[in-house]
Amino acid sequence: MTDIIKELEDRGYIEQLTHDEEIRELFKKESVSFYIGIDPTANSMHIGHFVALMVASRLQKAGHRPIILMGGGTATIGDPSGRTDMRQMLTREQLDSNVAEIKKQAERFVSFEGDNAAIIVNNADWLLDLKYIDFMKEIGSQFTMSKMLAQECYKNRLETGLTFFEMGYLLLQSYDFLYLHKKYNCKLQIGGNDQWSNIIGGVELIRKLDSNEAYGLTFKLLTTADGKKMGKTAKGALWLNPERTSPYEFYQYWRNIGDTEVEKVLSLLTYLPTEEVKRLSSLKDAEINEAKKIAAYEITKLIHGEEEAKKAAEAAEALFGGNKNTDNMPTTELSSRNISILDAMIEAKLVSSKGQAKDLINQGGISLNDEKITDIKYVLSEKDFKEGYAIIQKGKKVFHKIV
RNA sequence: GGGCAGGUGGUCGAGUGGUUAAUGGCACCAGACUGUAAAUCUGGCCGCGAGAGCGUACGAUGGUUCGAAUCCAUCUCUGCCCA
Repeated sequence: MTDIIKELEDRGYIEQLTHDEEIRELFKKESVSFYIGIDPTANSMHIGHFVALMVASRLQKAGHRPIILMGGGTATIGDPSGRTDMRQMLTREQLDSNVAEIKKQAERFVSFEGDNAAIIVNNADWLLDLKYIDFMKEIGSQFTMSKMLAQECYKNRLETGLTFFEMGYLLLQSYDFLYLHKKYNCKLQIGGNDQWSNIIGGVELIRKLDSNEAYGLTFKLLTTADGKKMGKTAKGALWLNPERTSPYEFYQYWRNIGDTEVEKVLSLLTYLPTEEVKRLSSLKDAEINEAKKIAAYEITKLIHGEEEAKKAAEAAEALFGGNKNTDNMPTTELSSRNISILDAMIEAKLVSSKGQAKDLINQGGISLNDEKITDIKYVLSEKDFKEGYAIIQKGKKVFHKIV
């Protein structure tokens, strides 16, 4: 089998391995079942999950079997890692519906066909029926407080308040791994680097109770050059669900990344060959825009499919390249063509309040059909819809068609 | 159970009776410069209103006061210490 771990490493995915050599050997000699956990805390994944799916996808293509674990049970607790506050708890109903949505998205990345078909499991299926006393006896006895408290994520939380309830998260996640290990012979858990301590917990638990074939792998989190999380927008996270973040907006996000992010984004979020990634990211000055276009197209294609990616690319080309093709522009049908520009902007969801819309106009940030709007009381009329539509431009990059 | 310290806008964090819709950082949005980049500079960043202004907001509810995020009471939540 191919040395997939080496490939992942070359590609820049890997942050840490629990057992460097053993893992490399294992993946060379057999088809390995591995799992990745996803918390269904929203009805869509965001780009934070993207890298995880890419890793899972690559491992599967190399012949290994992905187990996608939906944290329907653990999400009721909330992972304390990397958080300063306790997560808001969700109801069972919300969680169930989120799980269903997220499943659909995961299906774009991993295949459910063939010898190493991926499987999806929900830890609610086994966690919810646990008996407390039995669990504490069997699992709880394997963990020492001193070790848990020494972990960075708990240390921080210790100062702001950490409940026993939340500490249980580590035990549950470790138990998940043990469960999957026994039931599906799952040997590796992968996760973002913030999951390191949770992953080690599971690895050690299995090694104590069952066998020595348990490993962990963490991948890099998507951050900008200055260490901030990528994927923040005015509307919050960059979602994979097209209703939350349209393919066009999604494309634009990647089209607009900083030069320093190009290489990371290309190598982590696309399947382009490594040489191509190198070539593209070494482009200088204005030429690097080509690399960004490719990155945006490829990434959008992965999430939203080729057709949507093409549309987004064409829409961008039309707007920024001079030709005024508006076919693929995000479009809103207004309640009336005789409303104020302010209301139109709100209906098109370009702004969240009239005050914001006014500020933008006052700052010269809004154009209608290429003409800068200067009057905040401007009212739309038929003459603005000469070709059957009008185009509102917010800033330099945001275009919206209204009909 | 007792004592102490806290709960401020998306976030972090100032503010201890009026000049506080509340300093500042971060995030985000826009303008200038550019390459739909970065850095930098400028403006914006609760809602409504063209504006003056109005409404709502500093854990919750009452109260004191001409006036409260700021004082008092009760409740609630969090942290620390003692039991």
